[in-house]
Formats: sequence, structure tokens, C-alpha cells
Amino acid sequence: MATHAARTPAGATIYSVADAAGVSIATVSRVIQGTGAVSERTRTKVLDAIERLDYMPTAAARSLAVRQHEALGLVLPELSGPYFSELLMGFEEAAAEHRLSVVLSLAEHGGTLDADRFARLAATVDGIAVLGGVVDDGALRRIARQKPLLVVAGAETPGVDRLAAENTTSSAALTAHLLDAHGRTRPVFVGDPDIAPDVRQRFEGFRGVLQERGIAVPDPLRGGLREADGVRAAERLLADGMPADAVVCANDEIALALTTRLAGAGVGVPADVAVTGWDDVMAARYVRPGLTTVRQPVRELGGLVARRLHERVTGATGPQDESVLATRVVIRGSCGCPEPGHPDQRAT
Amino acid sequence: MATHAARTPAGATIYSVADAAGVSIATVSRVIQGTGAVSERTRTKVLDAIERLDYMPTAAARSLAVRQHEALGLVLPELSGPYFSELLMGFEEAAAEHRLSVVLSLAEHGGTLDADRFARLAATVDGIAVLGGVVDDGALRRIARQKPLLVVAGAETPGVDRLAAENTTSSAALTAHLLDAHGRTRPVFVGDPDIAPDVRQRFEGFRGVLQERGIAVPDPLRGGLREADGVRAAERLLADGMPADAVVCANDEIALALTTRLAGAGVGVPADVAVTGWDDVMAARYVRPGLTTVRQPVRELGGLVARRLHERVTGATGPQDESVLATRVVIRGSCGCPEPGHPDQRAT
DNA sequence: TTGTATGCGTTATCAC
DNA sequence: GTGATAACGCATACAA
Repeated sequence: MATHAARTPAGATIYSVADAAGVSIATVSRVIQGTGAVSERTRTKVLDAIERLDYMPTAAARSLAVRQHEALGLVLPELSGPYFSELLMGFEEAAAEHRLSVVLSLAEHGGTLDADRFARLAATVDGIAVLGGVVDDGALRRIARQKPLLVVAGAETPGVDRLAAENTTSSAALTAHLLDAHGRTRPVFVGDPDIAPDVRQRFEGFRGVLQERGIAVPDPLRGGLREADGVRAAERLLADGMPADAVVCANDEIALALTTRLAGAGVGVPADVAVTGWDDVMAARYVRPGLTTVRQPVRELGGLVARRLHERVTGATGPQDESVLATRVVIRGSCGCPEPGHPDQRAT
Repeated sequence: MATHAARTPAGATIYSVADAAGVSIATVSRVIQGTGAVSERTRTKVLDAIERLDYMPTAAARSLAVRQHEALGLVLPELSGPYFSELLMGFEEAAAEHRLSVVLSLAEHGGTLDADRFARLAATVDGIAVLGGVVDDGALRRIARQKPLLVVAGAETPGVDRLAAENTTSSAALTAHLLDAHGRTRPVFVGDPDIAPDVRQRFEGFRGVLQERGIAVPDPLRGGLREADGVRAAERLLADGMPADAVVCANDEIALALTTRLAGAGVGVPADVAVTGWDDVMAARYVRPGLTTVRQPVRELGGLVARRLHERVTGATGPQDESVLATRVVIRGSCGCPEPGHPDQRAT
């Protein structure tokens, strides 16, 4: 049965509580916040009234009075894979530690959050974190003038602070591993550098190693970051007569799907072609061969973002930004290394 | 550089805009909301002033005035696996369609959200959805008296509306499939029925089929829902001399880890023992044999929850709740069925 | 079409 | 220790 709003038509306010307790609203406010001195006697009277009336303060009124929303905003793209979930968890946890609530906005599939929704979000929070590429630069800068704003794993935008996990170096390490440890000579990168800043950085790491060694850098196989894109990349490779003996993929979904599609065509991994991914999703541990990939401290990143934002909001710090968190290459069998005890049972 | 708060020390308000445009705040409010009639001339004047001053309305003030937060709350446990992410996405999308923002609270690992955080969340939204078991009944009922509250996939609580995906029937179907199609005679359930209402329902479906056929119902192998719990379950089975030829797991993580641990001990799936999971995670499609599991319309569920909540908030509907969404058994190789073209490339 | 005035439910600054 | 009372920034009924 619909029960609410039956007992208290308009909801109890601080006034009704004050009335019921026979005190002023100032006193009620004092006992609620534990601020100022209140006699034990009146204190219990007030608490009693609150209990009886099921009083629940209206956050909006408080926000208006203290001129703070006590909330942080977070804008993410689709929540696919463990990356965004982890980021969100870290963010939420850190926010909660500061008694801040988190307001979440998700961009529609693959696109960017429309300016109107973004503005409305901004109006309800004290600071905002945005995943790179999910909001266009104009809207970004417009909001940045008004409230603390952080871009996560995004491109560098003048006047906007940035936080990210390291990409270029680990991509270079991965690529070098393929060439040096496994003697691969025709590596190719799968992923569109223009789709996101971190994909670009991963490609840059790849490109750098090839150039160092005087290997011609093949055009990346451009496409999205989902399984279907991995299948497509595999088919393009197949159609071109497999012009590669190593494939550095922008993420695990692509790598997994590509590997399977290749296997379906009789191309073996890692025998015929080595494959690597990015993110270390659960499936990377369970497939055979295990997928060599890169693990990012995503949760920590999320926490760091929330804390930084809070610092900005409270004005507790200067502009010491542009932090980059270290990542870790996880070696399994898909690059050609001997498979370590499979699967790696340490759940992420 | 920290740029905000430099240009507009206290932030522009509707008053400063009215001043700058040479009109009253009522007019400003009108052009902002598109309510009432405003001459084109003053309209542009106002829009101009807004632009110049970088005016951004304060949501709290509006909320106070309209007596609505225009926001929905969502309480979830840890965001592991695709289940909660999907739910969240469906919820957010539907909320956005009604121009409602979503504020999210995550319970600390495995525990319940503390009453204080829950109350504070409730104070900032118009309605709340809570995942079953994440908030204790007392707090639940207390809030339910004040605001629309929905429990997702939870136990039935008097006075609290509930929404869920179907569990019992599909669990029964899965179990019957194992017994009838594959001639298994010693099935066992892995998961703790007391850990969550849907696990209980899955066990009930399992139990029902066994009882129907006069098979003694073995105690469930109790444990959590993570990979480590699957490993533990496998080891208990191994230690007991494999008293089962079919294992119905409460979710895919458990099933995957258990299968791998069993394989490590020389027990083959599905040859020696059939295994099934729940949720259809990505890894379920990529392992060999593919994992037979159950797919739930989680995203739709999330959307339904948000819409229902919005109906309650706007008072647009009566108490026609207790909806249950249908699920679908996904047959792959781990139950003993011939593997269909692997993997099933239709990304979820 | 536009302006005035009041209310929304808190917090906080004063007096007492 | 307690109580008036003025913000806080917006929406809106009512006048003009």
C-alpha cells in the first residue's frame, strides 16, 4: 500500500518539531547539528519530537543556507567493463568519507553528454569530475569558470585540471616485450587513437618503440572498443593475409574477440600471432591462453579524483595537478610467454 | 590554474542577472523556464545578461521553492560484475528521461549502508530505490513512511514495494535440464540462500525440482558470490570425493572459478560434472566449454525501477507493484549440451 | 507583458 | 541556554 504522505501531508519541518518540543527552531537546529550548548532536558525533548514526527531535514534548505551542496558530480560514458565501475566505486567511497553524496550522469551510448544535462548536473553539486571526451570542450570550460572541475583520463584542456593513469610507458613496455622477448617483427595496433586520449597514448607508446627500432609504423586498425570491433579488426587482418605477427589491442574486449575470431580462422595465438589487451577484465584470466594485458589502479584513481575535487571545493590546495598513476603489465600466455599457473586466482 | 570564483566572487544570482538586464527577477525566471509570456526584446536582454555573467541557477534554491529535489536515489552494494552496472545504467537512463538526476550510494564491501548515510541520501531525493539486503529493514520502513521507496530484488517487506527479476522458475528449468536432458542424478547447489533473496529463490527452484523427483536435497554449499568462494566450493567437493555430477552455482563468478579449480584437479566439465552459473558475464562466452547460465533483463529492470519511482513521486499511480521480470536460460557447453558456435558473438 | 511580494526550510547572528 | 530574525536564491500568485 502507498503509505507515505498519509501521516504527514506536508512533511514535518523544523517548525513543527520546534512546536511539538515547545522550543524555538534555533534550538532544534542546535541539537540536530550538535552545535552550540543545549541543556540535556530540552535536548531530549527535541529528540523526542523529532522521533514522534518522523522529522527528516530537507537537504535543499540546508544547502541554500550553507551555500554548499555537499555533493560531487561525476560524468561517465556507458558503464561497460570493470573500468568505469571501479572508478565509480573509488570515487563514491572517497566522497562518502567526506560526507559528500555523488550525483551521477551517464552519456548516451558512445556520445557526449548534452550541454543541458551537464549544466543541470553542475547546478546541483560543488564540484564535478568528467571522464575525458564525454563532455565537449566548450561546456567544460564554461563550467570550469564556475566550479572546480577535473577531467579524468582526458586530453589536456587549458584551464582544466587533469588526472589519469599512465598509458604511454606501459604501452611501450608491452610493445618492446613483444619485439624483444618474442622476436615479433610485424606488430600492429588495434584501436582508434582519435576515439579517446588514453587510446591515443597507448598508440603513441606503441609507435615510439617501433620508430626507435626503425620499424615502419603501420596505420592503426581503427574502430570502437567493443567486442564487435575486435571481430571486425580480425576480419580485416584475415582479409589482408595476416600482415602481422603481434597485435596490441586498445582494450581486453577487442583482444578477446579478435583472438577468438582468429582462432576460428585457424590462426593460433600466440603461435601465429601474439595478442595483448588492456584493463585486465575477468575473462582475461579465464581464457586460454590467458590474455597479457595492463592493469590500471582505477579504483585508486577514482578515489584520488574525489579527494582532489574536495580539496578544490574547500580551497585547501593550489594547482598541483596533472597527476598520473602508474600501471602494471600483467604477463600471461597470449604474448607467447609460458602460461603461469592458470588462472591467476587472485580476484582483482 | 585555479580559475573559478575569480570572476564572480559569490556567483551570479537571479538578482544580478535581473539587474544587469534591467528587469525584475520574475522576468528572468520566466525566460529561464520558458513559462509565461515574455517579449522577444526583453528575452534577449535577459539571455544576454545570463551569458555575460555566466549565470548558473542554484539547484538548492529551486528545490526549496518547488518543494521537489528532482532527483532519485539509488543504493547499491559493491559494483562487481555486470549486474549492478547494468541496473545503474537502466536506472540512470530512465531518470534522465524525466529530467531527474540520480544520486548514488554504495554500501561498503559486503555490508549494509549505515543508517546515517541512508538518511542523508533520503533527504536529498524525491524517491529511493534500494537493492535487497543493502539496507536493514528498520531504516527501510522508517524512510518508506516519508518518501516513495522501492526494493529491488529483495525480500518482501510489509509496506515496501518490490521489483525483481524472476529466479525460481528459471532455476527450476536449469535444474530440470541437468537431470532430464543430461541424466544427472546427484546435483548440488553452490551459494548461500541466506545471503540474498535472489540466491534463496534460485535455491528454491533447485530444491523444488529435486523434491518433485524424489531426490534427496543436499545442503547447499554455502559461501559468498566471488571467485574465491567458487574455489573453496570446488575444494570442498574434491575433499568429499566429488559427491555430485552437476553443480548449480548462484552466479557466474563462482561457476567459473569452480570449474577451473575442478579442472586443475582432473575433474572435467561437463564430462564428469555439469556446471551452470547465473548472470551471463562476458567470460561465460569466452571460456571453454562456454558456461550455461541465466541472463536477466537487468537494464530493463533498472529502467522500470526508475519509472515506477517517478510514478510514485508524482502520485501518478496506485499500488500495482510486485513486478517480476522474465529471465532467459542461456545454454552453452558446461551443462553437457553440444557447444553452439563459440563464442556467442552477440555482445550483451 | 512585466513587477511586487511572499514563501520554501534551513543556518547563523544577534540579543536576551 | 534560549529565542527572534535575517539571510540563502529561486518560483509564483497577484497586481498593474
